[in-house]
Amino acid sequence: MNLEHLNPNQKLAVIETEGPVMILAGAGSGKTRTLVSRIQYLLDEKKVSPFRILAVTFSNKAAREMRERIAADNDIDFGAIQVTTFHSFCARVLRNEAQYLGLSRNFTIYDTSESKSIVKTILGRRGISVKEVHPSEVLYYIDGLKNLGYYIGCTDEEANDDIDKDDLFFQFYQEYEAELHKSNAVDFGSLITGVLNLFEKFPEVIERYQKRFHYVLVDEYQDTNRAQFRLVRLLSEEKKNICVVGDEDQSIYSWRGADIRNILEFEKIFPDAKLIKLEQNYRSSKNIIEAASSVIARNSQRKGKKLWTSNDQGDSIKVVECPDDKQEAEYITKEITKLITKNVSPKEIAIFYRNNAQSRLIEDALRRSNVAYKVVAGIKFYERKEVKDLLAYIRCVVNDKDSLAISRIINTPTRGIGARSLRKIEDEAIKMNLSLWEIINKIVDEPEEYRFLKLSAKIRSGLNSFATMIHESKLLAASTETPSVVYEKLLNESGYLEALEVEKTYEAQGRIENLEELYTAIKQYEEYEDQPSMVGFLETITLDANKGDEQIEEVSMMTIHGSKGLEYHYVFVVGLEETVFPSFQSMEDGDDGIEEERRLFYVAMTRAMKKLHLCFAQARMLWGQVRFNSPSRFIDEIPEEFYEWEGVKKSQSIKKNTIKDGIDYSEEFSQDSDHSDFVETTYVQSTARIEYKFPKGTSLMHKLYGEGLVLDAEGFGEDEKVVIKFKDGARKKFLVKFAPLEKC
DNA sequence: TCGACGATCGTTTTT
DNA sequence: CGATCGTCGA
Repeated sequence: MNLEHLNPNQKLAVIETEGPVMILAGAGSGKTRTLVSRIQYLLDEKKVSPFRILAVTFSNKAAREMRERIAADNDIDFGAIQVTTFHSFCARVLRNEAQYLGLSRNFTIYDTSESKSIVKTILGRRGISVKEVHPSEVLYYIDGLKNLGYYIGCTDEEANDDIDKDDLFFQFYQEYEAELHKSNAVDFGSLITGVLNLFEKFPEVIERYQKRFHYVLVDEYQDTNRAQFRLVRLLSEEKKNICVVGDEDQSIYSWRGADIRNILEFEKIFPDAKLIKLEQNYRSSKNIIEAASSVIARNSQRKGKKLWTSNDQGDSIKVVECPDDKQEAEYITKEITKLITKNVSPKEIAIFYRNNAQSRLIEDALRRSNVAYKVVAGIKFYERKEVKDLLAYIRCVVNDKDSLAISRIINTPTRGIGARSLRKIEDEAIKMNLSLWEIINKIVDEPEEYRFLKLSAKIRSGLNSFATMIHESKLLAASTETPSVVYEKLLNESGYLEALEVEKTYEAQGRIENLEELYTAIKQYEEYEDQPSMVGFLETITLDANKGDEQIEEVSMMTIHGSKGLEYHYVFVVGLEETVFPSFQSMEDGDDGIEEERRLFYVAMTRAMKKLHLCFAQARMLWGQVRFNSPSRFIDEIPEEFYEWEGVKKSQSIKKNTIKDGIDYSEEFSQDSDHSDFVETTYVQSTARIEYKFPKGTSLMHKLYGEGLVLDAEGFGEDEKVVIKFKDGARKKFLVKFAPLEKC
């Protein structure tokens, strides 16, 4: 096998296959290439069977990329190699060994919102209002326990030491686990702890897995939590061939339980571990690498790497000062348009922001200028109400113990079974120690036995048709029918589609389209998967909700967290202001919080290959108010020789919008900026009355929706928007510029 | 039981 | 500002 394309350290990282190895791979240091070569080396030179290799990563993106690269570089059959995420790997193990933990293999995986519902139920049952105890607080606590690797009956000392079992929250945790178990369900955290439980309590199980996997490889090691650490340590205990790859400077998930100790103490736990550093960067210009290195050097929690590159010096970084958030969006749009006219492919351009909400304004600006873009992992398709509803139907069919799913859709569309009746039925289920599904069937089968519940005839017939439909779908699913066939049946016979069609509103139409898209997604899954199943489909979407097409010529927009592992020629980072980035919350966390934000900034910078733009706004609309924040401290941390400053001047047309309620903010503008010389302080109080094309109260005609009344008007010129109430009661907001409107 | 409306929240990042 | 929650009235 030819290793000539690798540098000396990369080569070392490939051929040191035996014993514990930790590879510290800096940003852009050819990590994936090295890992793929290492696997290839194991197969070709060491004659290891693909069946014996396990490679786990943190994110689906990383797993997918590695799989693709391995497949591209080799002609051997790689089907047997397990390259997956921790969560997918654990889901697979749990399904295979479900009976050990009293689960059945068709268990449901609950996402965060479903976990939250369970917490709400538990709190509600105890009569605690969400105002006294926030469900998310409880969830955070529960997640914390699981990140530590705690499970019911866990005897691990470290995990137990950190837990106060007299805490009220610990009781919530226990009830929560009981509820999950009753529903034959697991959440993200217990995918990991479930497998830990399995491995630690059943020696015959862990032995099987230890015997199978001779080589264990962990990517994105800096993102692993304690539970995951224990998991890989157990797996590799027999052969001791564990190789972890990570970069402590890119550790940005501590809030999710990522534990820096996993890196810092690796050599303590594996005393004979070899340490290999990959420090040559192949991705970015010297300017970018040196600037990023000086920023990250300020962190104290590091092992210490010196990233360097032999690439060209490249363009200066550009720091851009904008008067406000709208003009920041305009600036970016203008620059991107320029790039595209210079024949730069939109695929090579990316916009990063600290939090998802920031994408909105930029999207508006890009759309206005007809720049094609995609928001990566933005408002998630699978989180839309109608999609979740249909998925709940599928979950009922797959796992009838999933009471959460049943209660979600038992009255959607309305079957006359309101909250009160549902409560009655649920209480009866608890009393009889039956699942919701079982009690529903009993009521349907022996209605006279349950007369005391005083359910109306309407409700009983509703229950009846619901139960029949789920029963039939179960039968259909059990026969050889494909998931999409079952989905179609559910869609039509539940009355869900019909209810939307009857609505005849714009929103309903959108929902129908989303349900059609869900159908397409199932079809695609069936094509892609060898043995498609409903369970498999559900798992794919809860563990990997990302869908995206790499081929399309579009500018990418994403959070910085989402950008990890990616690279673009041109990168725009927006919102570099105190309280936005670093975030307000992290600033309250003290040094640790700021160090993590700094790592995040480092990740953002090192995505850029050719040119990096760092933008900030003097004024920004936050929480419904115009705020004035100073430029991010991270800008100051870049040595001056690596960047040049650009001030964007206020444009007349947009200026008016930043004057709220007739108040002129110009004074604060100049006070707050260290570089106010770029800003013309020409703000004048606007005395002219705003002329709307369609003022409040106008009755008008919309080409598609018919007659309506203007409830509200806002915006100026190009930006004028109206809120219209239509005759059928529907309310809709339009941009006057585009909407087919006529006065009448 | 359900829709409409008002009030009141609270907002980081993701498997 | 926008989304969610809760209360009200029909």
